[in-house]
Amino acid sequence: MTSLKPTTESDDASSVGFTAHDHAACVGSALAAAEDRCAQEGLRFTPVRRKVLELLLREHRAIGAYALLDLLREAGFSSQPPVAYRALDFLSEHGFAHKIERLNAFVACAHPGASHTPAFMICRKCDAVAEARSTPAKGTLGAAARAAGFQIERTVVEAEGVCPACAEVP
Amino acid sequence: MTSLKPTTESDDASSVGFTAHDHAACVGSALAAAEDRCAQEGLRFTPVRRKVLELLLREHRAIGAYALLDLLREAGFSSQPPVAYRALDFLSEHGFAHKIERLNAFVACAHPGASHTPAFMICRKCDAVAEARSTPAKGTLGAAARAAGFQIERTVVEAEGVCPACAEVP
DNA sequence: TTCCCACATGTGATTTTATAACATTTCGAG
DNA sequence: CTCGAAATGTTATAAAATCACATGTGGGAA
Repeated sequence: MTSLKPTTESDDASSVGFTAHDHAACVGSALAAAEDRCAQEGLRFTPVRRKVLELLLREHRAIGAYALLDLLREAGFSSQPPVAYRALDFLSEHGFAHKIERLNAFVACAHPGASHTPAFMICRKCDAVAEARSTPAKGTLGAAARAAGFQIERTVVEAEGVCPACAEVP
Repeated sequence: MTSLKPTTESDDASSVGFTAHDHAACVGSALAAAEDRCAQEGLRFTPVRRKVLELLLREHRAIGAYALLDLLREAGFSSQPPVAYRALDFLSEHGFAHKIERLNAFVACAHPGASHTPAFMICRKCDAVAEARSTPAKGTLGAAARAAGFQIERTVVEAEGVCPACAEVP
């Protein structure tokens, strides 16, 4: 069974990254932005891809591929695993979504369009995920890589812990 | 420690794992160190746990739980998944091994005993894995976490790229 | 010593995550 | 319109991880 914790959309406790916001507008503008960028770059923003991104944006948390499939089914789409994985591949490849390796789950990108190296903060209590930018090449890791002659192509940076909202309610 | 393999690189670059070294000695001393620490801390370094750590050390790269099971079987141990996962849980929990989230695989810890926050460099060509120390709380991520009121408990830092040996042979 | 109990292991089944393989459809360039 | 590449539909299976419960084991308390 996939865990879809209820999304109470009234959590106004705010802090950077975990801030409450006008979620409907956020979803709409992100979709519009994605559509624009796909048009500009000649990418095909097909119905499945759009729906998957929309679902990720709506959830606003890490969601597993199979939970996503359930949502796709509800929305009338085909719901075989490859459908979700292909859409997620497309979205990840073009920076509209990211995989959270620690959770084997996916989130919509919080900085669409920006070329960035994402870092994530994952709340182990509510599964909320905040995306920050990271600069791995500038820190200890970058120094180690240069020392070792290792060429970094991609980084996974994920912090697991407790978000401010959950810290208040033990 | 005398080096069996001639190398132009220093063997003691402990933050760098792509260097050649005396592997038999490395395995032996790591096992001895683990045994010592378990004795000191009242941990039970059972045959399965010891064997799993030995196999990880021998492999000296990321290895999946099921590949490990095959090796366990060859060594005469029971080879049902929980056997491997329980041993890996124990080893991870006490810092003798780490999980590479990006690969769903495991490596022996390169800095046994040291309390540390590991960062990994993963060669996408040869699967070699080097472990470096990281200081995520001090970089961009730490700053973002503090700004957000997020309490970091654990971090995953993994860089994927090309190791020096593979870079030379395209 | 014996009993107990927490911890560790053995084992079969199942769940969760991801991909392979191949047929069919769709879209847009020419 | 036609062709070919890209996308999707579908079945099956691989790969990773956990559950559930029985059994063994080892060290401390009575």
